Amino acid sequence: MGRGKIEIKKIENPTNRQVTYSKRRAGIMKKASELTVLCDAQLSLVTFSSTGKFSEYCSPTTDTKSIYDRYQQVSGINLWSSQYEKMQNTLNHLKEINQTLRREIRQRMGEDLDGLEIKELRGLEQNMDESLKLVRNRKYHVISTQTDTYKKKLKNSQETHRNLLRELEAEHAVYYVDDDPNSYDGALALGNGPSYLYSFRSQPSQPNLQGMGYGPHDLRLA
Amino acid sequence: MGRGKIEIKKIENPTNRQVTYSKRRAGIMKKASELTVLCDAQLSLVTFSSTGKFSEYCSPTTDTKSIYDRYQQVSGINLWSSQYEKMQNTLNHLKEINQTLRREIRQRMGEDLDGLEIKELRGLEQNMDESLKLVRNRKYHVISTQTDTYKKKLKNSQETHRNLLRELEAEHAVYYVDDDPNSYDGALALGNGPSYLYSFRSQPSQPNLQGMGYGPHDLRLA
DNA sequence: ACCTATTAATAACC
DNA sequence: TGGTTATTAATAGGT
Repeated sequence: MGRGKIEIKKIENPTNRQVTYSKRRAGIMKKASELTVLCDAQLSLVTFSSTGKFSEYCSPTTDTKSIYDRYQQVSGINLWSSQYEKMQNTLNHLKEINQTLRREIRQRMGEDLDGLEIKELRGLEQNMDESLKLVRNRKYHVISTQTDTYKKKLKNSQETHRNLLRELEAEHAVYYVDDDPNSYDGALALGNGPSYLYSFRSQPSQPNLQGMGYGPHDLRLA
Repeated sequence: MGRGKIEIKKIENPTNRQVTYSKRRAGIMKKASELTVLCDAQLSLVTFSSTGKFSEYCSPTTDTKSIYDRYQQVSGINLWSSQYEKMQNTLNHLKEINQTLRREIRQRMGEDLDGLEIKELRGLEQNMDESLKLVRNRKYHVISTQTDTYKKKLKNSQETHRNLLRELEAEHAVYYVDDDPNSYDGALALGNGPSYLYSFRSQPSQPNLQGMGYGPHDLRLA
């Protein structure tokens, strides 16, 4: 259709090719639009010219993304399979690691030991034994550090108090004394003696481990 | 173009609509194909009829996926953003969980304890203490079970041996005796006494924990 | 699915 | 690009 018949093969003249591309592209878009209206169809048309210029048509009732979601479902072709599969693999890998980590924790809590050989059990036991020592040491360290801090605070407070009293006494010559440590903040009561270390061991032997973060987790995904 | 002009609006007669859809769809596909050839363009055309029938055209040099990859780059529209983001979130969630699990394991190995309060440390210590007992008990149980099995095996072997000797003696009246237990399989040597339980405790105090599976893991992703 | 009168698209040109 | 027009291509309606 035109001033002459043309052969359907690549137009070598670039200008001509560009002109034809524009006109025919418009033609297709129009046809596409007519098809959606006449026949209530949905379609998506994406074009790239030889120079890389991009244009698209999409039926009014949807968008390109929806068409392609549908395309995937119907055709079975996964348009982003490579990305998707990569992610899926990563996900599965992570899940596996998760399982492994969770199992190790359970075993470190004395559960799920049925599958272990003696060698493994012995390794676990010794590791836990040594680890427990580390945790104990850390606990003692924290306690003594904290106690030292409290002692210093107490000393400071007493010092401050004494100074205040002295000032008061000097300024007003009033005979008022309060040197009872119990009148200070409750936290300072810890500084009463060296036996504080053992006071922690007299706790109930089954503390609320859940709340403390050392019980079974529910971190797995739905 | 046809026996009469038609208005561009939905064809209400379903049969007619279907016929027109088929014909015009073929027309568009042809036009699309011509465009790709004449102008060296790349295009993807996906159509769904009102009845849901799906068809596609794609320029020969590529495939629909490539067109859409390009479409995304050029248009900036992420066609699968919703799915992708959902997966990305799941992935990040899993990574976080793994971090948490890994941290718990490290703490159960006596590392990474600096961030813990006394309360938490005490909880961890007590939990580990109890867990260690569970692991020990399990170990003893496995050892004694295994030893019982060995003992039974030994007993059985000796019985079998005796029977064989007796038969041999009876049949050939030969005076040949071998009752030294050391001539049996080395594994049976475990059945020699009740002190076997402690033989395991005299192992080197730093076993190859890595190889046993209770050392620091490198399970994190790249 | 085929036919064909008629309309629509468009090649060549400006 | 946008417009004009001779010519070809698409197709509506009928079979």
